[in-house]
Amino acid sequence: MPELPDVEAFKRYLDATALRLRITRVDVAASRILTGISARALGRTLVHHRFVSTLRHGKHLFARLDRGPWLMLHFGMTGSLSYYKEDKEHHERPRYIQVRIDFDNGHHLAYADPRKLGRIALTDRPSEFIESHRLGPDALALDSARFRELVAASRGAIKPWLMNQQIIAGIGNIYADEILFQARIHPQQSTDTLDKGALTRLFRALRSVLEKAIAAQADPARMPRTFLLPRRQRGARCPRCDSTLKTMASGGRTTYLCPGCQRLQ
DNA sequence: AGGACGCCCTGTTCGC
DNA sequence: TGCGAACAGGGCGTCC
Repeated sequence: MPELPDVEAFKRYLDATALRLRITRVDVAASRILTGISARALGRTLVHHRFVSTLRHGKHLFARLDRGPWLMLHFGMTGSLSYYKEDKEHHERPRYIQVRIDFDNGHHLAYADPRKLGRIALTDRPSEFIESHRLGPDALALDSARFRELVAASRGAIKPWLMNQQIIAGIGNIYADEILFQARIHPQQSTDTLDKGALTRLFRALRSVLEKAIAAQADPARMPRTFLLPRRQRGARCPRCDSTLKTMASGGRTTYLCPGCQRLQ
């Protein structure tokens, strides 16, 4: 699930559950999730310490320890967090736990990821990680002027541009489609052909879509009825004009769009 | 530079 | 109903 709104939901979840708890143990089931650190070294770094704050940049979540480096969490396509307590009555242990952090209150923070495409690492500072991975500014930290500059510096189709994490961090396949739908722009429209009106619609849609998705806790069922997102299925219709939605492939991923509302200019 | 593709993984859905 | 193929909200490396 994890694009910017989903990761923001994970951040708030972690903030509300796992801050300030003393870590007693770290268990790693899939070491391939760990990047640049062994399971043992991760344990040594975390155990006896506490998370004190978090920071999100695009799709990356950083958790600060009371001492030492930050933990970086990236969720791939199927990663998620869940805070739970082992209970004899209701053993609600999540499935596909790859990394489990135990706290001294008996609860656990599980990083679950069935496909194991997510990554966990340590970094001295989020800014260092962001620079070394050449990530662009967080999508919600971007102002209109900077947005226009970035568009002007590029060529090619708008959808892959929106999804390029090195230009803007946080937008993936689903939200790129949603933003373009709300802005009424065709995904293959070239960035250098967007007129002033289109750029204004695009920037506003970028902000409003992400903000509304965060308000909905990234849950499709809670999103506005005008959203395309919950309709990503064959034969679904446009919430605005009732046309049958169209799909097309782009870079190995599926694009949903409304052929009536999103015309190539 | 932009874009397509294969690959990393595995659970779910689709189509014959 | 059954089974293999295709697909799934990410990112990286390679190639043209």
